[in-house]
Amino acid sequence: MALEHALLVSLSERTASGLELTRRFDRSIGHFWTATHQQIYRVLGRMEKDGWVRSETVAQQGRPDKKVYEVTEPGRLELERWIAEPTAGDPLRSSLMVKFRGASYGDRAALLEQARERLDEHNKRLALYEHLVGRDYADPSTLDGHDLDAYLVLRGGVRLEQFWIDWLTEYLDAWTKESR
Amino acid sequence: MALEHALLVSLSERTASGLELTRRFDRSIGHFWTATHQQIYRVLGRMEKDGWVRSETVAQQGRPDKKVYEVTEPGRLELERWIAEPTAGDPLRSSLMVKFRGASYGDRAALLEQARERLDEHNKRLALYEHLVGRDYADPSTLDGHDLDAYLVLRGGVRLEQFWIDWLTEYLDAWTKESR
DNA sequence: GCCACCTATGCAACTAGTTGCAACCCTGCG
DNA sequence: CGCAGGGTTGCAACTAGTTGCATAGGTGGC
Repeated sequence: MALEHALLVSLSERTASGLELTRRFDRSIGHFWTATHQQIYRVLGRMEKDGWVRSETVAQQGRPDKKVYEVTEPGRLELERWIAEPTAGDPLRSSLMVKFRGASYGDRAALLEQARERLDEHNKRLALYEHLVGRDYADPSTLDGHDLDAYLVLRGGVRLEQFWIDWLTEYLDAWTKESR
Repeated sequence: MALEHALLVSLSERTASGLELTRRFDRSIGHFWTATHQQIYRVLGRMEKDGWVRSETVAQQGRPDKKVYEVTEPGRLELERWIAEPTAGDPLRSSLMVKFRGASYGDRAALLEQARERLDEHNKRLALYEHLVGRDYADPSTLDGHDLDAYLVLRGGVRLEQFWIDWLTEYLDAWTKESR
C-alpha cells in the first residue's frame, strides 16, 4: 500500500493541508497515484495518529481554517524504509483491454467510438505533459537531485500517454480498414 | 468494476471451473486484469446467484470434482450492456513511480537496484509476449473477429512492456552517468 | 436577509481486492 | 498403512478505495 507514502513524498517536498494535497494529486504525483479528498483526509488522520506527520491549524483570510501537515522524523524514517524495500509490481487493471478482448460479444461500433474518445483524452494529456516539460525543464541535461527525479517521472508520464496513443491508433487502424 | 465482466469474457470464450479461470487469468486476460483464486470463487458465487452464469459439477478421474461454469443468456446480455457502456479511465497506481519521485528522501542506490530488477522482469515478459505473437499469429494481416481482438490485446501487452523497458532504461541511464 | 456557491474537513456505508487458512479428495512413495 | 503433495473449493478477516452526504465558515448577488 502506498497512499501513505505518496503523501509522505508530497509533504516532504512541501507542507500542505488535506485539500491542497488533493489538488496537488490532481496535478503531479496524482498522474501515477490517484486518490479522492475523503481518502486523503482519512489517511492523514491515521498518519497523524501513528506520528508520521504533525499538523498545525492555520487561520486564513476570507476562508475557513486549514490544517497544515508536515512530516515528522518517524515519518521521514518510514519513507526511507519504504523506498529501500522491494517494490511489488503494481497490478494493472484495464477495463478497456478487457472490453477489446470481448468485443465480439458486444457492439463493436460503440467500442470503436470509446476507443476514439480515449485516444482523444490521451492526446490531450500528452499535450499537457509536454507543455509541462517545455515550461519547467528547458535543459534536462543540467538537472540533478530531486529535479531530475521529478523530470524523469514526468517523462514516464509522457511515454505512458504515448503508449496509449500508439496502441489505440493501431487498434483503430486494424478495425477500420475499408474491408471490415 | 470489471472482474465480473472479465470472467464473462473468459467464460464466453470457453466454459471453465474456478481454478481453470484462475490459471487462464495468469496467462491471457490476466495480464491486464489480475485476480486471485479466492476472489474468483467469490465472484463466481455472486454471479451464479445473480443468474449470469450456471454451473455443472463434473466428476474427474483421479481428482476432486470440479464445478464448470457457463454464461447464461442474462449473463450474455449483461456483458453486451457493459461493453457498450462508457468506460471510465482505469486509475493507474504505480508505487515505483512514487518511489522514483521521492528518491531523494531515501537510498538511491537501493532504488536503482530495484529499477534494474524491474527492467529485467519486463524484459522477460516482453520475450514471453513476443513468443506468443510469433507462435499464434504468424500472419496478423489475415486475422478477423475474435482472433484479431485477441491479437491486438496481446500487441497492447507488447507495447506496454516496451514502455516500461524504455522508460526504466532512460531512468537508469540518467542516474548512472559517470558524473553522479 | 436569504440563497447560491466556494473552501475546507470529515463520517458512514459500501465495494473491491488481499492474506491466511481450512477442508477435502486423490495419487504416489516408503 | 501413513504421509507428503497437488488439485479443488471455499470461509473469515483484513486492507484499500469509492460514493454519498454532513457540517461549517465565508463571499457575493438580489
